Amino acid sequence: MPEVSIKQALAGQPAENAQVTVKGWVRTRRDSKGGFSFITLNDGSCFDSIQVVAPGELPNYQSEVLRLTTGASVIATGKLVRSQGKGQAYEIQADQIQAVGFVDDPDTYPIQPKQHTFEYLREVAHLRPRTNTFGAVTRVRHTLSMAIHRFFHENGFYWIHTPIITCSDCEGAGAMFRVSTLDLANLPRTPEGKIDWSQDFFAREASLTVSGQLNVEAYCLAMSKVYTFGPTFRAEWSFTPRHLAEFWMIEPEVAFADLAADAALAESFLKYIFRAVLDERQDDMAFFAQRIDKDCIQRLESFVDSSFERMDYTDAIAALEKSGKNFEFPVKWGMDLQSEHERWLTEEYVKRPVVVMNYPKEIKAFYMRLNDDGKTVAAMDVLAPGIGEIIGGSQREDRLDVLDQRMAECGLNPANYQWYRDLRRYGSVPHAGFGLGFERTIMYVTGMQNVRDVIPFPRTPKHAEF
RNA sequence: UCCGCAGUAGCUCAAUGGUAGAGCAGCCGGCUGUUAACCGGCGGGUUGUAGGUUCGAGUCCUACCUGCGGAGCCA
Repeated sequence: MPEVSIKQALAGQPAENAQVTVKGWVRTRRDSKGGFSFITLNDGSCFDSIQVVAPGELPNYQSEVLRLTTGASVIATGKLVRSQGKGQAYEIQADQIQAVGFVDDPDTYPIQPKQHTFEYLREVAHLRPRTNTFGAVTRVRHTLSMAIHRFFHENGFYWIHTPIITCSDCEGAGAMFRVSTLDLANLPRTPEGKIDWSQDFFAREASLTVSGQLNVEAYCLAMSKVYTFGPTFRAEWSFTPRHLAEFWMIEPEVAFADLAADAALAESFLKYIFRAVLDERQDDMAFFAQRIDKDCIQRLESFVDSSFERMDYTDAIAALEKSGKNFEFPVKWGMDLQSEHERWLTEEYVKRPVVVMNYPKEIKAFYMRLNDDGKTVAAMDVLAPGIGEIIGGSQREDRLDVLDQRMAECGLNPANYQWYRDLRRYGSVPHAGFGLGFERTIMYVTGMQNVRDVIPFPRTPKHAEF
């Protein structure tokens, strides 16, 4: 007898009137005094649950079926039939219900068939995937992941597994988590009284990565088109709906590419993965549109149908100055664009995604290629309506002398970047790439308002309970 | 780290300084196919913690804890 997912059963597979077995968790049980019960089962395979009709003649009807509560696990076998009721096309007329796991103390089972606050559900992060919202987020997250890998694979990119543990403070970006096996209660000291890292596991200070970019550049300058997609760690002391201490980042890098090619890649990439969600997760997106953010589907559709505007930073500043808007942060050439400025540019000025390019070098990282004007670097931000910055990228500085000069300006010691400098000594080429925060992308797609609700087990300051 | 808002039943929320309540969930009963069903009943509380003001504090004051939002920082 075929064992099917609830997704298959709801689609009438393998066939109407076929004998099938489904396995899942009870969402609700409704009893009819016609002497039978309706059990709604969900197994995560799709948004919808299937209705199992349990007749009172089942041998374990009184002893087990009537004791099933929300959250119990069940294996149900029976005939897949067209439903007499209105809520679903197919249901299962059960001739066998196996109660696999009951809920211990149903009175306090944390997930009830009702609306819970997201704040509460974070406290039961191990059970929240049993809710509609987190099931839908989980499937969308998976679909985006697969689409990302598929896009790069189909376009000749190699997935590079850059290291999680690093010894280089790559961009000087953000506070880092130390990786050490030293005995904290008895730290080895140098004669000067400083901690003697030479006795640590890696014989030097080591940390969790804040970006795979520098490592992936090395593979770019051999494999031509590469990307990383993995976890990243920032020990920043920040409490906001957009920050995590552990998050996932996508960073492609392309050899023989300039900033314009980088922007073109970002555009086709974003459109591809959003198209995939629209095509493959219609059930979940309909839920998000209904319950979370009514505009989320339309936002994606208009995104994939728009051509991105390209705009120089200098022109963006000029437009902002002429906007007549009274911004909280006054606009001036040389400043970094604040969130309010980004939103105005993309939502009101051009009304579609916009790539802002060539920022002042003072507000950007040392590895970005210095433009001929000597004042700006070949950096870009992709701004999208409804969110602001979604991608940041740049053409990298491929000239060793200019790189050294920029590192000096940024107060970095070239001795710490020997292998990175080597890439400019041995067959250097123009290359470019960008970074995309995966969780923020999921927020944009689903309309979810808090980054802690789009990753299974969020890590934030003082929080790593699960 | 700074600023603001909040904390009452398992969950979502009420309660003018004057007897702590409702809905949902749970349990019991009713209802001939229900759709987060419906109807009736029952149990459920150290009002975040510690002090203070007051005849009297869930309510006012102080400190702390926790959560959320904003700023900074960023993805």
